[in-house]
Amino acid sequence: MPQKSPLDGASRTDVPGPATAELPAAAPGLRERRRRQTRTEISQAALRLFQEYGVDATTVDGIAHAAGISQRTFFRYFTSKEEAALPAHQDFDAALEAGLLTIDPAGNPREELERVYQQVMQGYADNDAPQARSMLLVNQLIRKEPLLKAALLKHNATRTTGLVDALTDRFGRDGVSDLQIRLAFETCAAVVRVAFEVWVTRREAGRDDNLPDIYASARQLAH
Amino acid sequence: MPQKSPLDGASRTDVPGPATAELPAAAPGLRERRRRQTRTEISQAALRLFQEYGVDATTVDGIAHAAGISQRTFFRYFTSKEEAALPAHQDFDAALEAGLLTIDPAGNPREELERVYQQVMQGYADNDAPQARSMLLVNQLIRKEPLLKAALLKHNATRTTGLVDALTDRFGRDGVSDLQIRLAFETCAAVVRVAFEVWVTRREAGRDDNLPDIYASARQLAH
DNA sequence: GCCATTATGGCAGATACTGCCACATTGGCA
DNA sequence: TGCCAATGTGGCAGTATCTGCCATAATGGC
Repeated sequence: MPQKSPLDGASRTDVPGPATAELPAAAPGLRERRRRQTRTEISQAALRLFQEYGVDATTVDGIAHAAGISQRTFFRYFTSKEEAALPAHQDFDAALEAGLLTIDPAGNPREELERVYQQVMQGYADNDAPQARSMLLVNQLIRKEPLLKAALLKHNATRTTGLVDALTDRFGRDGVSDLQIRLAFETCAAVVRVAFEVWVTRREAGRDDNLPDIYASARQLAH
Repeated sequence: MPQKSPLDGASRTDVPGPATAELPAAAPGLRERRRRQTRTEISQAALRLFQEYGVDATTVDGIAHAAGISQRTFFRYFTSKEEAALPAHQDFDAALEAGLLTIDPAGNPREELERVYQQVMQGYADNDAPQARSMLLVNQLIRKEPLLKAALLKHNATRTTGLVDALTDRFGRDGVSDLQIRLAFETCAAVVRVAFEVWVTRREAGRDDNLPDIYASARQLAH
């Protein structure tokens, strides 16, 4: 409940100069850079171990040791071992939130959301780019590991609540109900989820389909 | 992987007489009745404690004690404390599976699925019937408890895999792709999820809207 | 170079969950 | 009716997750 809305944009518009530098987005800073580096090191260790031994057989102690930190420190970076495997999705979410800021409140919610998603998907068009490779790798893992899938769903559910509230404010006008917003969001998210699954399946089958195209056709099929 | 498909119906068509009686669905039997009773007693205890103290503050030991069993026995009935709160959804799932058996393989997947869901929803039309009351109560709890929401999503995700496979077999013909099935299922499920949420919200606000109507309008909005 | 802030690690403790074994209960069958 | 195999139950030990607390070390501003 006490979380701030993820779409108010304050974290990006505030603090033009260094100022108090409470938020890392504006001024990276040395400390923050180290922190991010540690975070990615943990994630890489986690992904490697998950791939090699499976999620069940991998312990937090093992991940922490592989990343060169203590267990206690691990839990200061991630709330669970599953979370450590989802940095690609956090990047995706960040891009999504940035895109949602460009939404036209006078437009049709469903169409606007689909436009934003399509735009974010473009960032994964090149299957050989690091962004796409990371995302593909994690999703392959998720496909085989119910625990990771559950963690992702939980992650999404948590975020969805805030996003729906923010969107409701943004679209706050007559003729657009809460039901409509929620519905648009959930159905869009469902199509995206399926697009990701199909992308992974086809890539594993050796095809070089790209994500934006799959999403586009899925979106069309859904109508 | 080694789970049997939930839609092959063998558990219902097999064993006309008592025979070996491996499955409880056909012949309830005394032992099975006791088992079910214990199961519902555990669930009721769990729901009561969750309501009163919250999910976090409720321990498995507490639930087990309230239900008059040991912790060890609890874990023979449910895999986690959150699972114990979802008997209403398991009933819903059972009704859904029964409905899916009536699907016309020659029909349109999306339309067939929506028909089945609509039919299952009818079982919750009377807000005062015990079925609807239980479902409403649990969903109120889920609304406030992220842990329960996560557990439900996990539960659904687990089931979805099997159902999609079964439906793919059933619709196995040219012109119906795996993508189409998966998409139909996910989008239908999304609409259902929203319908439940809206139902709970409106009932809590004092309105006496009923579930099938909400679902029908949500379905219409989604198109 | 000093000091407030912050990151880290170690430890204890609560809880979740599982495997194993002993015992009790049950239901079928001679 | 009484025996036997199958099944349910409880206790116990052990592992893993996750958190609070405190001492210590590193950092960055002044």
